[in-house]
Amino acid sequence: MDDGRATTTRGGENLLFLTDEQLRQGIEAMFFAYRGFTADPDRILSDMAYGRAHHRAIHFINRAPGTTVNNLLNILGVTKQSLNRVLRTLIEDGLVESRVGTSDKRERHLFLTEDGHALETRLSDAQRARMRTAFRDAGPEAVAGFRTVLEAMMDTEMHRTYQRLKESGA
Amino acid sequence: MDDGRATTTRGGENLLFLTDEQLRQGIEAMFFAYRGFTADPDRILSDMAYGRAHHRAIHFINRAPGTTVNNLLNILGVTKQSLNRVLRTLIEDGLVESRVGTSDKRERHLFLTEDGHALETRLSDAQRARMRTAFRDAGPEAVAGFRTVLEAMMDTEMHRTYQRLKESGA
DNA sequence: CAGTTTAAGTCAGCCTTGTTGACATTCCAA
DNA sequence: TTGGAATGTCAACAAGGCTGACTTAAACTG
Repeated sequence: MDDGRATTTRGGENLLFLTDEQLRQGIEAMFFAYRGFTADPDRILSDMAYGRAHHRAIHFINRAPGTTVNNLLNILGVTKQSLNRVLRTLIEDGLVESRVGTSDKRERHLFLTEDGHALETRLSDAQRARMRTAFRDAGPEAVAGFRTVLEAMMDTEMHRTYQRLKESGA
Repeated sequence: MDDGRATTTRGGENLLFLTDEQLRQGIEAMFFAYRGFTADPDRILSDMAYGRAHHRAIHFINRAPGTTVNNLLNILGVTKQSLNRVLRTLIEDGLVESRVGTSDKRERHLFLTEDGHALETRLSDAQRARMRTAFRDAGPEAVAGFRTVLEAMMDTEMHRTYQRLKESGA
């Protein structure tokens, strides 16, 4: 019953990892890690007239080619006015192509152009490189735990979206 | 040697968790989880004239009372001008107190007032509640993995800052 | 078929939060 | 004691969120 550590519940389950101090460390870890997570693409984008919003749009258009504007809106969780500003510059600059829907002509389907793919690759190579190093240093079990906690942290709506994307790419 | 799964290295170490698809899922998990991570405090703050930047300042002033503006700057990773705007409103509104340094009068030492503490508690209760649920659902081993990966994802400079805070609060 | 709803886009204006540049004050070392 | 470095403040600007009002075109529905 007693595992030799300081605190156990009646059921023998150790809840030391749920102290306020542990939770605060988790919160701060998220804060600092997210900075690292976005640092590399941010650096690349700061040279151009683009920002993180453009990166997100490019990422998910690449992930789900032919997605509609409305669908992208839901994934990104911003207003259409906000997305539209970003999308307009990407289309003007020839990184994204917008095709009128065939079955429903109100819809626009979004695709990366060749240039768009080139930038996507550049950005995601940088971001994946960091993620790969972190994953390798941490090992497969830590990675599994990482993903378990992140999924539990999402809003249910976001979690559904995440799962849908995951299944589409697996 | 062959464990029945698709890919192993010569050393028998399975690197399936490092495929581009796995990395991309990790990237998307970070994106969606961070939204959940900030959602609750954001909701509370949207009713006031404050934003996420105020939350961050309040969090770290609470964490390291008496910290100087310069120190806070390094933790938050923004320019002093940007932080100053946030700090000024917090001071005007009586949530933060700024005391001129005794040994070095150029420095300002920052403290939360009673009202500041009240807001800090409200914000961090909300954020911790989500983190606690996520941690409990995932279990202690997943939490350990979560933190291992996040630490590996930080820039070395950020990692040092994170460790310093962690030790000061343990 | 008329009227309503839906998808997308636009314009205007606001807010938060980042940025740079210029500047005042204070400290310290040559 | 004076010049440079450090600290903090003020002003102005840009990115990227937001709301609200509106248009156009297409699809749906009674």
